[in-house]
Amino acid sequence: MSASTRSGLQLFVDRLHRRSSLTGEEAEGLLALRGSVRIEKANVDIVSPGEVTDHACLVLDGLAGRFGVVIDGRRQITALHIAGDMCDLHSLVAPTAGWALQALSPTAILRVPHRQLTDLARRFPNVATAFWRDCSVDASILSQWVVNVGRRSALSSMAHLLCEMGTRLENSGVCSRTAFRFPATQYQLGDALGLTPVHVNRVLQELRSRDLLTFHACEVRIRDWGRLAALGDFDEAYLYANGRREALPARDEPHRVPTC
Amino acid sequence: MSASTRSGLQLFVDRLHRRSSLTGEEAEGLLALRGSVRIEKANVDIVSPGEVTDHACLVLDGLAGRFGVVIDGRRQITALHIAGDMCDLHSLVAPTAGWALQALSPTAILRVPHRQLTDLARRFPNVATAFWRDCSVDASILSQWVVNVGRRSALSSMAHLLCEMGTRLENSGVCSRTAFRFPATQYQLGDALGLTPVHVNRVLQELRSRDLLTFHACEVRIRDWGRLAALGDFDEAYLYANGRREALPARDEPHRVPTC
DNA sequence: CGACTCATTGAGCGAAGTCAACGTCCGTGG
DNA sequence: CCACGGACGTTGACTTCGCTCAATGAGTCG
Repeated sequence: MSASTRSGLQLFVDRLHRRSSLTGEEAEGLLALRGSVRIEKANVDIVSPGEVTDHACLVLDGLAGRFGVVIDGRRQITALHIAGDMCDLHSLVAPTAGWALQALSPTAILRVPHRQLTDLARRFPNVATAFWRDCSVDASILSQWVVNVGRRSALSSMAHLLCEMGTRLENSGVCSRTAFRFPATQYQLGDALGLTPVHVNRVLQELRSRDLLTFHACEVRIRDWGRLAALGDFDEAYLYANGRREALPARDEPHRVPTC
Repeated sequence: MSASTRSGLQLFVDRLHRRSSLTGEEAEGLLALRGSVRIEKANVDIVSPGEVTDHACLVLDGLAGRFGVVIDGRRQITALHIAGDMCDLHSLVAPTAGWALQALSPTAILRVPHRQLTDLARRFPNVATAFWRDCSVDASILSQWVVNVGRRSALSSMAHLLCEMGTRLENSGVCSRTAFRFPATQYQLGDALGLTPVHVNRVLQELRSRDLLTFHACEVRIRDWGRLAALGDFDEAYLYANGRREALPARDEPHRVPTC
């Protein structure tokens, strides 16, 4: 097993562990997952819309995105995935992709056969719940994405996006939220926010001129986190599923009766 | 048990059954769910952001929506739920709500204690998978919502929304996709699409003047489905999770080896 | 060096927002 | 029975944010 596979799986386990308690045995089972690694080029489908997959894609290094397409050729990114994210964990229960998965820059992807994941989920129901919860967090991020695109100004939604990515990267432990590598072009940022690349450029200039951040050669440096977060109306709560919780509580566990 | 509870649960089971095979015993278990029914007023929180719930909300009749809020008070609807939808099934694994749940018009809600659902999910792993898959479909709808809000013109996204709601209502078997009740105000439609109510009004007029539909007193009548779907770039595939599938395939089931 | 991709800048335009007024429907209460 | 109030729908005038089109830098790779 390559070093990058090991560290990628470790990031994935950490990600799950942040939200769900896992036993040592369960964590070991996850770390023992095997698949093939591929370096994916930017802007080429890793998974195409309508494709039925028999594996899930774990990002080892780089940046991947899910793309929705509109008939006239315009694209909308609906999710960005960083190292340690299993992009399409939901493909375990819904293997037909409804969108395209692409790398935004050269990205290492580990393809994990569904078979291994379902085996694990069957052996450890707790892991199945952790998977489901992980999908819930992705859905929660997606919800915020709708708000971002629908109701915030270009300036505010760019601020929000950068705060989100910084926070997610810091949480996964690979860098600081105020200084991170974000290998996306202005064109791709436009696809994420529903803006044209030209306007993305102007928005970034405005953020720079307000001394909020620098963004050059894919390196983001946030100079004033507080003001940027305020501008983006950023509240990181949605990135968590209220901490560690036993998944499906044991039947004999105390459990409050609903008040209604 | 009231008649509306019975028919609401039946709709929910049908919804699950459309995507996941359920045995008779499993379906019976679902139909035996019990909770309290409440008629919720429009525009009042049923679930508030940050609230930790111990029950899930099944829509029996009416229309409910999930609302994200921006600091300046503007709102964005991220999901609409019709009769038979368990709005917050994901609260089973992530009980802290990140958004508000509200009725758009007076709506009957059945509050089902998590306890009953988790018991069922533990007893029948197949049901747990059906739940997870149901959440995946919701996420898929959410993805399209991002595309709709981010990349389509107001006219096109309104067309898309109406096609989606028509199709979902028809699928649940309560009416035709070209003639259905849709109890939302123009203000709420604006919240769903990221538009102002004034512009919603103009968009609806444009759709009417093109002879595509009528929309009066909450009754939608689509006069030319083909042209409306084309205008909205609507492809219903995303509303399904590729039909009926065994959830976590049995360990000894044939399963293709990944090609990579 | 040339080809290519990405970032930047400018000028003009248009879709959607803002503000404000008025119409319509409906329930309520004098 | 009608007057009143409130919520929702409609319309017009004006503004603005972000798009379009087009050209020019800047950086990189073969």
